[in-house]
Amino acid sequence: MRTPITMSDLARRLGVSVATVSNALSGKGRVSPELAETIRRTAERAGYVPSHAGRALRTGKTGTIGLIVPDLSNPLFPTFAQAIERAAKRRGYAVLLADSLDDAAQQAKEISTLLARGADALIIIPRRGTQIDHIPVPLALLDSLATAGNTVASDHRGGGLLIGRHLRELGHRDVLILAGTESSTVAKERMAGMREGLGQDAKVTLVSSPASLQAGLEQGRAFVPGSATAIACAYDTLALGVLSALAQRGIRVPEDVSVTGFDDLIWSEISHPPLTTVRQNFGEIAEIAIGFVTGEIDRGQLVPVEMVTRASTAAPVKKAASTSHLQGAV
Amino acid sequence: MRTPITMSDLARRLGVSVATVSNALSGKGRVSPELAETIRRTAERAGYVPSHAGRALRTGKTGTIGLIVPDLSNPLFPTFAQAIERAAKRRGYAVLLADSLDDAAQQAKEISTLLARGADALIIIPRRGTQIDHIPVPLALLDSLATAGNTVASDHRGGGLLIGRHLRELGHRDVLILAGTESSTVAKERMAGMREGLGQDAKVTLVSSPASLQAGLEQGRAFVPGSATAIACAYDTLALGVLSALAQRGIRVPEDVSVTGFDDLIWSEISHPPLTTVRQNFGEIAEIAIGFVTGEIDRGQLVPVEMVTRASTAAPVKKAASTSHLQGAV
DNA sequence: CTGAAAGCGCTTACAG
DNA sequence: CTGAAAGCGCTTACAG
Repeated sequence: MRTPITMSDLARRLGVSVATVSNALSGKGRVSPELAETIRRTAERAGYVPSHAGRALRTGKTGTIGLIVPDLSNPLFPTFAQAIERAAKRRGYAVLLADSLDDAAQQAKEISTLLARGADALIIIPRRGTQIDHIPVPLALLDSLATAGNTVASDHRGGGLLIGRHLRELGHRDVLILAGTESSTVAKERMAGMREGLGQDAKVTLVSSPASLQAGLEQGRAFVPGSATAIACAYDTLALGVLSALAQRGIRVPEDVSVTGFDDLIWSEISHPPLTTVRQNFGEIAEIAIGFVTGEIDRGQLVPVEMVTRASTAAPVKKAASTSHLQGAV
Repeated sequence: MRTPITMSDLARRLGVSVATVSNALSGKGRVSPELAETIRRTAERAGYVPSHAGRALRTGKTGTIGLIVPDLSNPLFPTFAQAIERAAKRRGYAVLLADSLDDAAQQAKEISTLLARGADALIIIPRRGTQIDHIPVPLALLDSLATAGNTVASDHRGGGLLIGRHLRELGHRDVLILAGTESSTVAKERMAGMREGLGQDAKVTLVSSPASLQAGLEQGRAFVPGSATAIACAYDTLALGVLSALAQRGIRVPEDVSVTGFDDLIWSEISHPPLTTVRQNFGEIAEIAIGFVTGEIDRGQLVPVEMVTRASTAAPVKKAASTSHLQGAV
């Protein structure tokens, strides 16, 4: 097992040419069924494994797809990575993983590394609307709402719409939207959907921040009770931070204020209270992305999302009069 | 940019041989400094990128490390993957990612796929103490306490010891240990450390279960108040589930019962209350693993862990007499 | 110091 | 139906 067995080993052993071995194994060339069968059996018994390097050098294809994620420590991206890996594997592709560490320069570097390594296609979850072009292989952009037909993303706007309508139907007319990063098109779409769903007559306050747990905690600490009947967050991470901070302050959810998230992380099911949020269909996104870069599908598309209603939202409690605006201020 | 530029393109353009180009670019052969410089400049200007396939075929090395994780959707493993990817990148290696989906057969399949793709080394986070052998490349086993010198893991026993002592010092003598999966050596080590730290005189009840959030919820629902003064969990996922269930039942932590975890997930900092747990040094583990498979280090080792004390643990409240054993039973 | 040649393992026209 | 030959892009002894 030290030195892997090669095609010419097989050919020598069988007294045939390597061309015939190759043809038999690939099933392409015209080889007599009996000989082909013999060759296949011998190859199998010998534990023959084709050399990807040899094949790659000859065909120019490596059977490898490069995946660049912005930050593997963000709980959202491993889910993407897993779905991509699965969809790629199903088609015989392996996945070269790269983490851009949320940095544009690093992302550029990863792209050329992956290309140099012969990735047949690239799938990138870009960060901060980076410009990506001059890529000589098929490319799919995930979860970014760029212009071209190479984008595969959840319908973030549609998800925002569901949340907005849900809050509206519950009777919320005064909503604080924690909109996430200003530079993120995903966050913008979610927010725009929420506004639309809430309707023209709703009073909406927008606050931008990073999409982190920490930012959620800070927003939750800064929230002025009574200043809004609902807090709609562009990310579950934000919402979970908010819930945590509100609980510490003794502000009840949903009695004092409703809270919604976006992403449906596993933790959102066990938060206090469990979080009303929006679930993305990662499997579908991955299938489309891989299908697109492998040429099965001719363009990307928007993938529908689904609202998950849990206990963090309820109708606002009617108050006789607005209680002090100063109460609980930080 | 359609067809990548090759060494012979460069050689032709410069009127030298490909051997000289190769030597100049690698810095190995004896090429006159001036010519070498000219060649390097030309290569750079032309945007020359060496073909990994060609190099791999010739040298038998791909510069690729295969990483097999048990389940990317388990919040622990992306952290590993990120650390490995970073450590690999620093040494010029790329990472081929494979997810074994927690399945032994799938794990075996991933191993041969990765090998067929020419991975120079394998790093595996094995699941359920799988037997792994006959691997013809350097191999490091992560976070598993196997026999050989190729294992890199946190000192899970030492971490358990820290937790056990901590609880003991607080005065806990009656502890429920949620020990995780029975087949997991990691869980066993953690549990053994806890027992040792708690001391001979402590009354310890052991319960096995999957290491999931869901299992934690179930255990939290089944907990009989007063049956123990502390619940020591072998995983944060378990502990977070327990905290959630206890909160739903109105059982206060740490007043009614202390709870500890293990892993220090980001969520453990914002749980209610924040969780006392043990933090692994993923960066160090990754460095050692990569260093080992690349031959810089001659054997794996145990990596120290660190206890993080938060609000989920406190001294048990002395009671006049044991309150009803039936109270709160499920 | 520089170059010609061989060869890594494969696939693909092309002959026979 | 089968085989000889070329060539993918590189590196490495070996000559000169």
